[in-house]
Amino acid sequence: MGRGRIEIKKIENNTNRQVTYSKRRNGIFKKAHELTVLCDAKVSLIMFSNTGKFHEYISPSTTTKNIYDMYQNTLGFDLWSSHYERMKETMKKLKDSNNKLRREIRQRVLGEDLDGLDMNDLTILEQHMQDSLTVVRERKYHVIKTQTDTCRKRVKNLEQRNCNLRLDYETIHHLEKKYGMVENEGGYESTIAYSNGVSNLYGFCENINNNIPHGSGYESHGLRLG
Amino acid sequence: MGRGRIEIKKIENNTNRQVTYSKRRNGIFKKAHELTVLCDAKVSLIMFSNTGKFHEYISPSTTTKNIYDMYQNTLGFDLWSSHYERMKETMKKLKDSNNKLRREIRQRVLGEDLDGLDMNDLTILEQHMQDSLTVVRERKYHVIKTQTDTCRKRVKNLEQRNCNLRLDYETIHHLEKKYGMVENEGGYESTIAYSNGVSNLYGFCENINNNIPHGSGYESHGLRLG
DNA sequence: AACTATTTATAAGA
DNA sequence: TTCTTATAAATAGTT
Repeated sequence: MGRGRIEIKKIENNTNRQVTYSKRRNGIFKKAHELTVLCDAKVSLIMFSNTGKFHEYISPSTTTKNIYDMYQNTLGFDLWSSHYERMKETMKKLKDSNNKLRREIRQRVLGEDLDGLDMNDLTILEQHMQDSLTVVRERKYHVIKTQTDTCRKRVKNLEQRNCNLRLDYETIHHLEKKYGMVENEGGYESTIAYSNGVSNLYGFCENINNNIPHGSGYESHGLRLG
Repeated sequence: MGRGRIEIKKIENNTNRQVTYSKRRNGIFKKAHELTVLCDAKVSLIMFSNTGKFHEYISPSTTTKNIYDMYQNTLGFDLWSSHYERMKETMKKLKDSNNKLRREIRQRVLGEDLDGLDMNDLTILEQHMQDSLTVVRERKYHVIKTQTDTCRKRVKNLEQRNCNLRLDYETIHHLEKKYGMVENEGGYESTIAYSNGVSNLYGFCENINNNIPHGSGYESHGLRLG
C-alpha cells in the first residue's frame, strides 16, 4: 500500500526506518482504537522502537494494569508471583542468615546472649575464642616483627654509612697532623661540624653489633613492646 | 476499506461484530508483526473481545513480562514494582549487612582476614577479644556456681531428711530394747531394710557441715572443676 | 509534514 | 467460518 510494494524485512536506512515506524505506529494505534470501538473490545498495545522510545494504546474502558491482570488470569499462572515468591524466599533466608550471624557476633564478639548455652557449649566457645585470640596475637607479633626488622635494617645501614664517613674524617685528620697545617677551607662552621661529627661517629660505631638485639621470636618482641 | 465506508461506532449486530473482530484482529496482528520486522521494534498487543476471548501478539525478540518490565521502568511509576523495587533494595541491604557480618566473624571469631589491620587495629581487636573471653569465662563460672549451689542444697536436704529418719529409727530401737521384745510386724524384708538403713544413716550424718565446701568465688570453682 | 500512486485491508455478499 | 471482490484506507516514495 504505497508507491511500491516493500519486502517485510528490517529497513536498514535509519531515517527511513524511523519514518516508517512513526507512520505505521499511528496506523496501528488507529486500528486498535477502531477495534475497541467497533467490537467493544479491550486492547493493550505497548511498543518500544529500536531506539527505546515508548508508546502505548489502551482501550478507554480499561487500564493497562487491568489488562495485565486479566492476562495473568487467562494464562492461569502468574509471571510475577513465581519471581516474587522466589524473592521472598531468598529474603527470608538472608534474614535468617543475618540473625544467625548477629547472634554469633553477640555471643562471640560481645560476649552477650549466652543464656541458652550449657557448660559444654560455654567450654567449646571459650576454647574457640582463646584460639582466635591466639591467632590475633600471633598476627600482632608478626606485624611488630616486620616493623622492627625493617627498622633494624635501616639503623644498620645508617651505622655503616656513618662509620665509613668517620674513617674518611680520620684519614683527613691524620693527613693534617702529618703536614702540620690546617687548610681550613670551610671556615668556622666547617670546623664545628667536623668536631661534632667525629664524636658522634665514634658513638655510633661503638654500638655496632653490641646494642641492637637480634632476637627473632615473637615472644621476645612481645615482651619488649607489649 | 470495503464495499462501503463504515462509521466507527459499536457494531450492534452480534454476528457482524464478531466477524469484524476476527478480521480486524488478524489485520492488526499482521501490522504489529510487520512493524516488529520492518522497524526492529518490540510490540506487546493484548486483546480481549467483548465476549472475553483472549488473543495476544508479542514480538519474537522479547516476552510479555519483559515488555511490562520496560513499561514500568519507562513510566517510572509502578503498578507492581514499587513494592518489588523496595524488596530489591531491602535485599541489597541485607546482602551488604550479611557480608559485613561475615567479615567481622572471619576477623573476630576465626582470626582470619587480618591483612588490612595495622598495629593499632590489632591491639584494639585483641583487647575486645580478651574482654569477650572474660565475659564468657565469667558466664561459665556463673553456670558452675549455680550448678554446685543447687547440688549442695539437694545434698543438704537429703542429709537432713536422712538424719531425721535415723533419729526415728533410734527411738524405735531404744523402745524395743527397753521392752525386751520385737514386734516385727514388717517381717523378714523389713528387718533387712532396718539394719542396713541405720548404718547408712550414720554415715550420712557424719558428713554434715564437714565435707561439703562452701566457697563462693568463681576462682575456687574454676580450680576444682576446670 | 504533505502529496499521491499504489498496495493493502476489509465490508458486504456468497 | 472462509472466499470473493469492490472499495476504503494505509502507506512508500517523493516533494
